[in-house]
Order: sequence, then C-alpha cells, then structure tokens
Amino acid sequence: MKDTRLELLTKAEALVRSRGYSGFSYADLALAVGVRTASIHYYFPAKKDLGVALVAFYDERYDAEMAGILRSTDDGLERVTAYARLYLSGLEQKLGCLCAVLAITPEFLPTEIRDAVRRFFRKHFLWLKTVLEEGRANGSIRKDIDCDQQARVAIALLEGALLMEPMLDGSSGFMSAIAALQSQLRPASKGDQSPKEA
Amino acid sequence: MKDTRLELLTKAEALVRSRGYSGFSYADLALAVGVRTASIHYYFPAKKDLGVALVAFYDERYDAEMAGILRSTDDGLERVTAYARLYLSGLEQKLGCLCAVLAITPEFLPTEIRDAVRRFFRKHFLWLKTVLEEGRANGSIRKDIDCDQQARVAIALLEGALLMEPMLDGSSGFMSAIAALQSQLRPASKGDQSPKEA
DNA sequence: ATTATCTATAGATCTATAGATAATGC
DNA sequence: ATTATCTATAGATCTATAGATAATGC
Repeated sequence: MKDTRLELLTKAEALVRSRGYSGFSYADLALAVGVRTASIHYYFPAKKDLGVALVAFYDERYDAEMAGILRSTDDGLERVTAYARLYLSGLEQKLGCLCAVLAITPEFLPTEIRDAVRRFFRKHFLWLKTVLEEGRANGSIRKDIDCDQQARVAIALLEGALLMEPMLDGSSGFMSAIAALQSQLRPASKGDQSPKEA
Repeated sequence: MKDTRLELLTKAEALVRSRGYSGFSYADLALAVGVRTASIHYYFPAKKDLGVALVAFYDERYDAEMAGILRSTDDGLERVTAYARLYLSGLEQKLGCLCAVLAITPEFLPTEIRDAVRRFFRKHFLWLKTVLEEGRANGSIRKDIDCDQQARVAIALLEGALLMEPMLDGSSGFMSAIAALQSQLRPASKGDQSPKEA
C-alpha cells in the first residue's frame, strides 16, 4: 500500500525547506513524487492546506523528539544539548528549519500557516524555559540565570546559527556556537566558571 | 530628476524582505514604483541582476553604519550594542534582514546572489570578531572570551532573534536577548559578573 | 460505493524580449 | 545621439477545477 499523502508531505517538506514556500510549485512536487498535479489537489485542495499540513507534520516529529529528550535524562544541560543536536542534523543534511523558512516572511504567509508557525515556536520556547527551570532546580543548570531570557537566547542562537553557519563555517561553526551556549548554562560546580582560568 | 533605479531598489528591497526573493514579481515591483515591467528589465535585465544589485545596495548601507560605529566609540560593548540596534530598527519596521531572507534558501539562489550573501555575512562576522578583539585589548570586553566564538554567537543570536521575536515577544524579547549578549561580553570590572548577586 | 488518480483545461501570472516612442543632453 | 519608458507580446508556468477512469474495500 502506497501512502501518497505521506510521500507528498515528505517531498514537499524538503522542497519548502530548500526553496521556500513560494519557491516550489505543485508541478515540482508532482515531479518529485511521480503523480500529476491534480492528484496533489486531491489531498491538499489549496497550497495553503499543504502548508498547514506540513507544519503539523513537522511539529509532530519535534514533539516526539522533545518528549524523548525529557525521558532520556533529567540533566538540563544534556537536554539542551540534545535539543541542539536536532538542529545540527538539519544542518548536516543542508536543510534549514521548516518553520524558520516560513517565519522569515510572516506578513506574506496565509494566516493559518503563520499561526501554526507561531504556536510551534512558542511551544519550543516554553519547552526550553521549563527545561532550564527544572535544570536550575536540580542543579544541572547555573543558579543565577534568567530562564526566560536564556530560553529566548537558546532558540534564537540555534535558529540563527542554523541560518548563518552554512554561509560561515558549517557544522564546526555551529558546534562552536552550541559550546558557547553550554558554557553559559553550565553550573559553577560542574567545571570552571571561566574556561581560560585554572 | 526622478531616480527610477533607486526607487526600484528601494521598493524591491522592501518586497524581498517581506515576501522573499521568489515571493515577489516584476509586476508587484512595477505596481509599487508606478512603471511597466519592461522598464524594470531596462535597469535589471534579469531578476538575478536585481537580486545582486539589492545585496550590493544593502551591503553599502551596512558598511556605512558599521564604519560610523567604529568612529563613534572605542568601547567594544558599545560598538556591539550599536550594531545590535541596527537589527532592532528592522524589527520595529516589521522587516527582517535582506540577507537572511536570501540565505535561508541557499541552494535555490542564483550563484552570484549566494556568493554576495556569503561575503556579506563573512564580513559582518569578521567585523564583530575584530570589534571583540579590540575591546578585549582595551578592557571594554571580558578578557576571557573566545572572540571567534563570541562573534559567531553574536551574529547568530541577532539574526535568530530578528527571525524569532516577531513570533514570540517582539521588541521586548529582542532586547532581552541583546541584554544577555551584553552581560556575556561585559568585563568583570564594569559591573557584576553575575547580576543576581550583590 | 468509495477512494485515488488521471486527462484536459481555465484563467491568471510569470520572466523576458522586440521594437516603437518619448525625453534628455549635447 | 543617448537614455528612458512604453505597448505588445511570447512562451512558460502557476494554482486550481471539472469530470472521466481506475483501483479498492465491502
């Protein structure tokens, strides 16, 4: 049994992530999947419907990853690091974040898509904030940080590095940025406060 | 004397920043400027030529701003803050960074545009790195930072916050992220190392 | 019967060009 | 003469729909 809908979502996601929402057409997608454009309209009557479905598809997978991270460890720093690795794997495939591609032209997006993207980022921000708060409470994150501020920094830094590093130094640059985030969050008890000093 | 070329560049920049490179057409631009599409082709034969000219136009203005910042102060922290303010003004106009919009689909861009965008970001990264190095040398930036790493963090954080904060908390969120960057770079001699403690 | 896919096509829009016409600078 | 703009149009591509046909599940 061929799941055309799933194939459409998978290929469309790659197309949006590499070309942008208005940079790909039903013709491109039809070619990639091996159907006619009319068949795409059967599953996704309008392009906006495909866009909404793509965000939901992407969101679900992130939900699963994030739930897995919470189960895998209680250590705040490890959780943030695991979350950052999700971005790194995108970079290695030369694929940016679907929601970032959509978010970069917020005014131009159909309202439903924009709202879905906003919910995606708010959820991630709140997830990070909670991870930091729990980490601070259990001693795996520095006591003196502002969790709201650092959650904001984390998501902006990760999305920003994912956007910049393909133009700068690729994976190694991305990892350098992650390392800076880690040393900012690491509690004094777990290693040096300032790495240069003994 | 009407400078049509300048008007085309100005309006096209706004269009690309709000809709993306493939999200606007010569028809949109013609309508915005009040000419026929054929007139745009007179100045920019192909869309790629317009794209290249847009990056150059944007790049020149940033060059002027960055040179002005260097003249205005020797303080590294003030320089980084002034640089960050350039991004904030974009956010307030609800306009993202032109080069970020282009960079988010690097594979899809005409080579000439991608190269120009890459040069833009490399220049900014190196500018920040030099600012940090000079600041570290003159005591306006913490002595123990890795300037390469922090320049990377700065540009990724600023571009990332410019991308995320319209979806999160807008200007106030952006300023919170900047504040985090500042306290990371501030030398111990200029205020507390950890803000929460007396 | 329902679900999935196709052919065929509408009508709009896209980038780009040819070549006429108007405005400007000498 | 040169520079700038226009009309008119080509040919491709876009999103979307109507309605026929094929495959599937009962």
